[in-house]
Amino acid sequence: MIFTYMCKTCGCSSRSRDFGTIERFVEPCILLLLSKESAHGYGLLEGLETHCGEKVDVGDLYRTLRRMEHDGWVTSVWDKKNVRDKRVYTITKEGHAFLKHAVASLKQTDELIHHLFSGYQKVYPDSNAI
Amino acid sequence: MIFTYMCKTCGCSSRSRDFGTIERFVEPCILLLLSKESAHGYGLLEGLETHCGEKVDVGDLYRTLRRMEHDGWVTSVWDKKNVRDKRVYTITKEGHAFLKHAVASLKQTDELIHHLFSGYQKVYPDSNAI
DNA sequence: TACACATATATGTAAATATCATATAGCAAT
DNA sequence: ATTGCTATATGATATTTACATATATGTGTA
Repeated sequence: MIFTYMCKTCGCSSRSRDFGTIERFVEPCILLLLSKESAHGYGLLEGLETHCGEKVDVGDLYRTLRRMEHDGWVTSVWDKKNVRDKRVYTITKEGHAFLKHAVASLKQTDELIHHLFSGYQKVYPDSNAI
Repeated sequence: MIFTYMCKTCGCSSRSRDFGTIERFVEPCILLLLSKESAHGYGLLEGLETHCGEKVDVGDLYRTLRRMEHDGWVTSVWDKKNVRDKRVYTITKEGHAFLKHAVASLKQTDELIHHLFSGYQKVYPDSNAI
């Protein structure tokens, strides 16, 4: 997410990323999609855009998949039966376990967000932000 | 948040941060606390721990406050009337506006998290993760 | 035919953020 | 004395993200 705020002091826009960005949120999204069916990197793009609320950087996606393979959450094989070669990823037992862990972790995050919301509503009862 | 997963391939634990970490979540928390009353950095620690779900790095807090002052969201003055000197921060008009923006942004994040949850429950209806 | 565009994977580089350690200094309690 | 708390701050490093670029093939179209 891109944040376009220009700072009052010097007019810079160096702080480019928006609030609400969850670090490596794309990873549980990938694991959830692969829980339904194995897929190759490019084929995940559309589903990830839905889950992440915006386009996912393609280069970042491929690097993430390799990292996840290194960590043992997915495995990959080359599929050469198609028009173009595809590296097809499959979720592992460890990947399932990690997805469960990530969901539980996000549950805690969700509670922190809602705690902020309730605090905000107390201070600004007339706000339409939420 | 610290994530202690050891990777299957090489046993490393290089990916240390847990899922669910929201980038710069501490900033709207600071602004909410300053909406109630002006405060100095060290005095914010306790309230921030509640809002962030864990201890906030003190060094990070001071750097964040300076950054927020540079961006015009808070102002600070030295309070020398006490036993120890304190730099007391006050939220600005721009800080109020930014907090509102951050809350609206987190509302979208909240929706993405819940979208993941509902997808997860479809694939794993018997899971106790959520 | 030439060109743009989509599919498919991947790397290079820079910026922003988070983490951990360290520095300074006064005060209180043991 | 020295340990611990209050209070502010910087240095160094690791991690993540964003944007650009590279490569190669297929598909549509002017």
